[in-house]
Amino acid sequence: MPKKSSLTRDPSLTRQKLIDASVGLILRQGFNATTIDDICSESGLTKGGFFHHFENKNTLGRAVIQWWSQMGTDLYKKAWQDSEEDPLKQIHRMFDIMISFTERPDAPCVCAIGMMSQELSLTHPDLRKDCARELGLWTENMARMLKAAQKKHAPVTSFDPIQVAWFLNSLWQGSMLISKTRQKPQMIRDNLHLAQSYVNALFRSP
Amino acid sequence: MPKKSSLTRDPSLTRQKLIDASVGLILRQGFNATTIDDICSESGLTKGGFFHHFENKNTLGRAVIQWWSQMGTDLYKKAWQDSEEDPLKQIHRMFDIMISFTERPDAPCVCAIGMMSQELSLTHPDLRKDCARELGLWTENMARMLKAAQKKHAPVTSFDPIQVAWFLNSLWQGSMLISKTRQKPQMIRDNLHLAQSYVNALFRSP
Amino acid sequence: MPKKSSLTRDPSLTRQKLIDASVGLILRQGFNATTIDDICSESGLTKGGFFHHFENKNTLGRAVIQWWSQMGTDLYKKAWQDSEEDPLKQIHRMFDIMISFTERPDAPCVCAIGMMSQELSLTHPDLRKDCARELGLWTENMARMLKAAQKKHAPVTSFDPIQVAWFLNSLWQGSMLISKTRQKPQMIRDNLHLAQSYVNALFRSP
Amino acid sequence: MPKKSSLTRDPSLTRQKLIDASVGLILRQGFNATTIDDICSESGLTKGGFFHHFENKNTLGRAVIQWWSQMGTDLYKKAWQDSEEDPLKQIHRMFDIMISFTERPDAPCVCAIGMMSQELSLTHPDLRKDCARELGLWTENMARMLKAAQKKHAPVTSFDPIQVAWFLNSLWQGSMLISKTRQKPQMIRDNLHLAQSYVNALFRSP
DNA sequence: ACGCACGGGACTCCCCGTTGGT
DNA sequence: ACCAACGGGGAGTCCCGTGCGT
Repeated sequence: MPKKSSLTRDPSLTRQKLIDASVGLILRQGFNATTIDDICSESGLTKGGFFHHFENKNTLGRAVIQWWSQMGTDLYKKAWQDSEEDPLKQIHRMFDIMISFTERPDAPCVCAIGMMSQELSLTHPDLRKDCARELGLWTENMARMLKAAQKKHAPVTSFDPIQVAWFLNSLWQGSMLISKTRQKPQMIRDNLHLAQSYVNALFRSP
Repeated sequence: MPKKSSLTRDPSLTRQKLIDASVGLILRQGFNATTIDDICSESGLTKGGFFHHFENKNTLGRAVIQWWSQMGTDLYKKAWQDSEEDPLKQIHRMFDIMISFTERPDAPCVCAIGMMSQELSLTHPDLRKDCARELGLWTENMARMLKAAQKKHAPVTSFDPIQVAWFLNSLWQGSMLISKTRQKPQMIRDNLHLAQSYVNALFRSP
Repeated sequence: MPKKSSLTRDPSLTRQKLIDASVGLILRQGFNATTIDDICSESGLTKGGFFHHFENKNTLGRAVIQWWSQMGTDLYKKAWQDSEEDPLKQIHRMFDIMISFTERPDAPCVCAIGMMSQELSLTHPDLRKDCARELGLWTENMARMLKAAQKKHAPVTSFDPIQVAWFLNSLWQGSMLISKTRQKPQMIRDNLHLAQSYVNALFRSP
Repeated sequence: MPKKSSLTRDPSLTRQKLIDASVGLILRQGFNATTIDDICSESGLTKGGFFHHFENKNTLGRAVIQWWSQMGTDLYKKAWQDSEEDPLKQIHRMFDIMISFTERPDAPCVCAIGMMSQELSLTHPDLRKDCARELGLWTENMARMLKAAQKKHAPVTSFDPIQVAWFLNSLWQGSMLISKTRQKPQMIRDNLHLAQSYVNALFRSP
């Protein structure tokens, strides 16, 4: 049990407060429009404190990407943690998790990495690479399950699991993007259901 | 016949120069990161000129959305202008056009409306509405063709043309988004081909 | 007669106000310690205005060097403007002018270029070059007079006019430097008188 | 005998490390441009450590002046340590030492006290006084030798040893100052040689 | 229709110094 | 004796927008 000092000074907690505040602001208004002042006043720190924890805004951006990806993976992990389960079922668990994101009240279904990829890919090489890596991770996990499902179910339709994984990832990101303009997340759910049928169709004998 | 002054001052042309410059910059670095100074120096004007044509940056944003959508529609229109053609073929023409966007050298396959939707939807209601309208237009066109194809081909698989159109639009936007992090547009093409198969499958008897 | 608009907007005058304020501040506290806010509040402008006239602080520094050198040359010019005069007499006029600098009340005898050379030579190559050029100008003028005096008076003591000019320039700069620590300019005057004797000795037959 | 802890913690050594780092940085970029962070990272300490040894930046400045002067005196002392020697010879030893400063590779011929006098005299009374004292020390030493030489050689030319000492000190400081803008120290050597001739001339019968 | 000068207000980043702990 | 976390307050730069002038 880590001994916490009575002091309100817990560096890793402070750092996390900064990241949390940043994530919230970035999701809403984007990375560029989010100022360090915003972040500080949101997290009750001062700029002096901010720059103790992060060398610059870019570094914060990388930490945000890192953290968002970690958080996502932790949530998605529930889909495949039962390694005995039918991989096709695991995939559907993934969809269920994604659908659940659309059902949280007071939390719009948006993606920090999607936002930062849009804004920063062509101007911030390091952030672009980080986004690419984390998007690739999602894809790899999905591809792994698809491949396992192929092995188990031997579908007649042949497909490349990686391509299909990118297809699903793109759909997911695009759904969240477009949905931001429409305020109601119903379309995302519709898309995910169509995607489920699509995946089912891959494994259904004609 | 409008009398041209001896000067090369053509207001609507100047306005267009501003929009062109803005589009280029927004595609690359986003709306928020694009400053009016950037736009002016890119288009060889001064801020005085800018503010003559646009009330503020927001107004410019709306003009950019408008213009980008118009330009897109003009390009996509070729897909359905031959109203006699099989609507399924028209849909495939749409895909061909989209694929051609990925093949232009020196012009990354990105969407200004996708960018602005991401950045501005939750903070700029007017721009959000504009984006929603223009994204809706694409969807409507696609849905119209899908419905016509349904009528013509009477597929066994039943589907809602509007839902499928949103599905395709989301995939398209998401593909461009993710592809920005990967620098090679191959993934977009793969996705579009999978989408073509998907649409074909909708109309193929099982 | 240049028509002045009734407006208080005279760009070149504003620019000069900025330079004047900068010079005053730099003389007192140095370039590094002089903030743009200082300059603005001293000259009644805002930072927005400042950056309209100068790209950055460095550019201002260059303008200050330029202006200081010009002002100096204008003052020293009186020493040699009568081209008929004995060059040795011209040199003594130079000394008189320098001595007069030590006698101005409320204006300490200091040199902006000396200050900036000290502070910036090893870190700001462009400013270093500018300082070098302007210091060289003073030296050239002095060397020119020395050479002319050599020609006219044919002294037995041989010397290199350029070396002696640098010697005098160094003495002058060093006098002002050290004198800053002593608050009374008497030492500068003593040094200048010694320098006059030194020059005289160069031309006196042994 | 002070007991050394097993740690390599030697307070007075640490203090010296801070001074050394400060001197190096001040010589290069001046006192104002040298930040405490610079000094800490240069000397491998943290700010906590810095403020343990120095109350504030001003206090450090005083220590730097003190240390620089001490170091200088130690070097110059060799000129006059043989008290039996002809004082004129001692003076020439001084010049030799100064010339040797111009010949060290990788160490530009610059003076920390000259730098700090320029930057701080008019704004930091305590530092100004310290600089004045240390500059006075050099002058006193030089004046002492000049006076002794007067006594010994009884020159026809009468002069005030203190005035001449200030003259030489000013020349020395000014040479280093101007030379910073020219990157090659040749001019300093030329000036010192001229100064040697000047001193010789004082003692030579006409 | 467009340019120039400028205001006012951020924005990123830095800098000196303090406080509590080891 | 030394360090890490943080506060408070700029510094330099930029940015949107205005208003006058042509």
